[in-house]
Amino acid sequence: MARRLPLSMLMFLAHRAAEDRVFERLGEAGHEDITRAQGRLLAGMDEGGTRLVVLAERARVAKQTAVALVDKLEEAGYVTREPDPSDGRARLVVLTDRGSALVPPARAAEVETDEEWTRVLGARRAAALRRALEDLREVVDPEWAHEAGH
Amino acid sequence: MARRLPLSMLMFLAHRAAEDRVFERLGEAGHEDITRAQGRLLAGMDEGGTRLVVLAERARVAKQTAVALVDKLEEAGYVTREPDPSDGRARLVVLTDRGSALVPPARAAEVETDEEWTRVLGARRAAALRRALEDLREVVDPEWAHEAGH
DNA sequence: TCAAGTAGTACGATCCTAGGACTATTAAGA
DNA sequence: TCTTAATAGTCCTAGGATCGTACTACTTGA
Repeated sequence: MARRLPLSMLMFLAHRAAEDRVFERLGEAGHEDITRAQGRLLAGMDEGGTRLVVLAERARVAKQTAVALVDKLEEAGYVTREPDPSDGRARLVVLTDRGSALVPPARAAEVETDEEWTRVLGARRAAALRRALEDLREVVDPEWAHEAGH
Repeated sequence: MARRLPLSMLMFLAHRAAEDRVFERLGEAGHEDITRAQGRLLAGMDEGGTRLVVLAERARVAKQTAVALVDKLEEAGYVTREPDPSDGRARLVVLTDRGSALVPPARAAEVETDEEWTRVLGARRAAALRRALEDLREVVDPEWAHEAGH
């Protein structure tokens, strides 16, 4: 008989599986070179470009880590760094065409996972799951209020 | 207005927060030296010792990674490797006394998180959340059936 | 007995991560 | 205005994490 795993461990398993699917679809689309850490950083990008510090915050890594990851992504041709017209200190990390090509397979994987989970739980419980997780966000990600939700 | 984050991202945030608390409590208990990766490996340990391959599976890392992590943990005095009486090839990774001292603070953090989340959701929705996550485990962690639930 | 599979290890390459220190720019206050 | 504090980004450095490939020792099953 299985021991009760903590909720957070169950969430880890689910998150990991969802992420696996994203990278599987990216691989099938010919983007084998993207790593997990790079992907997590990219997941925080807005249309029109995002500052490095913001990417770092969203991915929960230090600035220096974000620098290293953006360096790799830039080398690989997925993003470029452009000046931020509104602030001379800042630069915007922007998706290139090659980078934009990542979005459809990633989104497709997300949709797949969403559908799979809804199939398992049914629409009603899936909706309740989302509400619960969004409510938990209040205690789990207290800074989110400022964000326009990336 | 915030964009709808994928369920898996919400789970990532919650899991990350729960893990943060575990390492915070471990730090307060004088175990600043344990890293995330080491902690995740330890989380997969059974009473009485666990084989390396099993730890690797549970933490979702390659065998070689698990070797490296156990090496560090052994150096730091948290675990030892002992021969497995039932199989001459295998060795059991076992918690030392120092290693066993990690369990109470880690469990305490888990309980804290559980209580916090139950406070936010209420008992009924928290129970529903658990049931949903356990049901998802079927598709998200298909191998779990064999396991006696670590 | 012997072939196939399994547990663990070693080597090596690459990536990830962050502390500390620095420059350039902006913002806020006297 | 001038000055000070805060912020965005970068570099250097060092340690940890991750896994491909290849290997030995042991077990299992035909």
